[in-house]
Amino acid sequence: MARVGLNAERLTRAGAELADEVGFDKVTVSGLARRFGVKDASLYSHVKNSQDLKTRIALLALEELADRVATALAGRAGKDALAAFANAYRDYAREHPGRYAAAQLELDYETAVNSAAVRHSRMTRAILRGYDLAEPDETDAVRLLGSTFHGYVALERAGGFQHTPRDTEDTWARILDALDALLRNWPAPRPR
Amino acid sequence: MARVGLNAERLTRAGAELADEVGFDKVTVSGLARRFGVKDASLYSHVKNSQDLKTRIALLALEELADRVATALAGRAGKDALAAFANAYRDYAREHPGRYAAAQLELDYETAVNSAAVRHSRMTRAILRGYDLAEPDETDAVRLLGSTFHGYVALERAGGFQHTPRDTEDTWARILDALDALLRNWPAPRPR
DNA sequence: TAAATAACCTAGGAGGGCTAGGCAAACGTA
DNA sequence: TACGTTTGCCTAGCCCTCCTAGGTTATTTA
Repeated sequence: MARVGLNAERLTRAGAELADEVGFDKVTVSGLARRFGVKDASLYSHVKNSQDLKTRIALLALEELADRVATALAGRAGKDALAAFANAYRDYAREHPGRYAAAQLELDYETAVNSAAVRHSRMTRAILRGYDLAEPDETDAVRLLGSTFHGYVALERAGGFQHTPRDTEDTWARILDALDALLRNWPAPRPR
Repeated sequence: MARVGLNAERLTRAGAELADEVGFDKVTVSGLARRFGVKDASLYSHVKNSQDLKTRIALLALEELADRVATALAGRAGKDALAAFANAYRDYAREHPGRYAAAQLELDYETAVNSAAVRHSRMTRAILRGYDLAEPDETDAVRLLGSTFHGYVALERAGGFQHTPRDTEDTWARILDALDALLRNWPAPRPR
């Protein structure tokens, strides 16, 4: 029987493509096997199970996204860095919706710590170099940025902004302006 | 045969409970049938299919959440309203993780327009009464708040903040301060 | 070139989604 | 109160996905 030459990496890549086409939650072992013209049982020599496959796709997505962000961020600071980061993030989510969904998969601690997720938080923190914030404000700001970017992308993709005519591109630009302004004037604790 | 007295509403409620216990994505028609001591085929007289069941749970969650927010918002304005809204939202997500996940289900346009989702956007807009923002800034601010709240809850639940010791409760409070400050000093377009 | 390894296979069980058609409980009505 | 109608839940059965056990054959290596 002609051997296709499967291995965990090829399966992961193909799984990621499949995710972008049909949605991450609809990625299935049998679907992937079908794509390679192979019986589904054959995949189990390369991936432990369905969960394992999905985790691998998630890790791939995290790596890719981190690479993009790193490139976008290189040599930038302040608002430039903020916008570069945010746009890299959002563009990736739009180009690769399935992979982006995969990147949101809950990983167990061990896996997460050894993933590109740590690069992500380091890079988010790097943005803030330009706006001198002392701890714990920096951590709070990191969390705010992460939340807002992720939330925006999620809501935009889910069509949550569709009932208002305002162009989401314009909103995005203004939100970046607003976040920049906020980081430059981060309020002191307990303002009132 | 003893009749259990199933109907779409009871199924939806039980489905919501099930979602909170095992996760929204693990809600299954057969699991729900098991919970009622009934064969799974029996449920199909009350709900069209698995997708329909999930949509009903989503709509229920949206209603409940909207009710909570409405109550929390009553009689408040400015930062009080902002905090009340945000906390109602976050508390619901923590108490009912499955329902909250359900509320994020992508609904088709028709369904969404007739759901409590419209109350949600109206209420978000209501918060902003206290901070006079003219359009399109108001829409942008609505989107920012929605994104940030949703993103924060999602990341917190996914454990995305765990690798930093900072208490997420404190961060949350400071983010509300920050958003309040931002809304009171919304930057003019194209600041630089 | 024979042995070892690895790639892919068949067979089959468990469980979820869903349809068709049956029977009996509950209800409406005479 | 008996009689037909409705409808709630059933059995049977099909398809799909996940996954395991164990077999066969291509490829590598000694």
